[in-house]
Amino acid sequence: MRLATWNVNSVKARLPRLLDWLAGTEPDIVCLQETKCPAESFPVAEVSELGYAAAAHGDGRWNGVAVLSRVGLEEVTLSFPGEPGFAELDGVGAARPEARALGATCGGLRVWSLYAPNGRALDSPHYAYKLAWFAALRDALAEEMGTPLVACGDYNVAPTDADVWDPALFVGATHVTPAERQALAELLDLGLHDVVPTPMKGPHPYTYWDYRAGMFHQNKGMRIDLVYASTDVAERVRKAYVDREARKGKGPSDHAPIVVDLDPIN
DNA sequence: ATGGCGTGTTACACACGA
Repeated sequence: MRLATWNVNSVKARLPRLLDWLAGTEPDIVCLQETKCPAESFPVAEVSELGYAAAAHGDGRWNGVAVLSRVGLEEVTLSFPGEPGFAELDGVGAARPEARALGATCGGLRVWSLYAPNGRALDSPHYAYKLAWFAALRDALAEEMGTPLVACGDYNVAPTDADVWDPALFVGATHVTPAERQALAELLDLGLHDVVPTPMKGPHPYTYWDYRAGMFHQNKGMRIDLVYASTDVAERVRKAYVDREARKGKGPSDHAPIVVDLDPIN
């Protein structure tokens, strides 16, 4: 079974590349993030022609996550239980969750496509929101730890300094703080495992490179897209790699997909 | 030191991303 996760930075803008990549890579299950389209605008028909069922969760112009599967797509959950919204956007009322999480059961695997809040700056309310979102995610995933589980997506946290091209530039910034890394540690404490992909070039399995200033060309990137797998799934991992070919050429996303090949269940 | 790119919007500059 082949599983993948990819922050596509607009599924509409990326559609030709996404379809080419699906046809060439032939994943069974794909988690997408930053689809940036309402669920009703998701290109269901186009991916269906390649044999994929699709479940999408969208807000409109921001965020948006989806799961594609050609091995079944059941028990779709939009947002995780207890997922907080960004309170300041909704004023005094209950904050509705943004479209940052979609769960589905595909081929015996419980799959989550996740797009963590960015956090923006340490003194921003978006940073507190990010930490609250991770705490609620931990509690939600704890309820599903009995079944084969993968929580894939753009976590917007670099797990270690080795996952950032220049840690000195990130002093005082989000994505690298002890609190954010503690949030990841607490997910691992549930019994999840970081499925670290093999880089296709260079020593670092970066998954994101800024569009500007030739960052990709210089391999100045970050590893912020992660695959967290329960023990039984992690033990089935035969191969995992960053598909940096998908970051090349004209009109790429700023993220590369992670592809994970799993052995069949014994 | 700064910003460099790309996406979406009811746009024709701005918000956002990491």
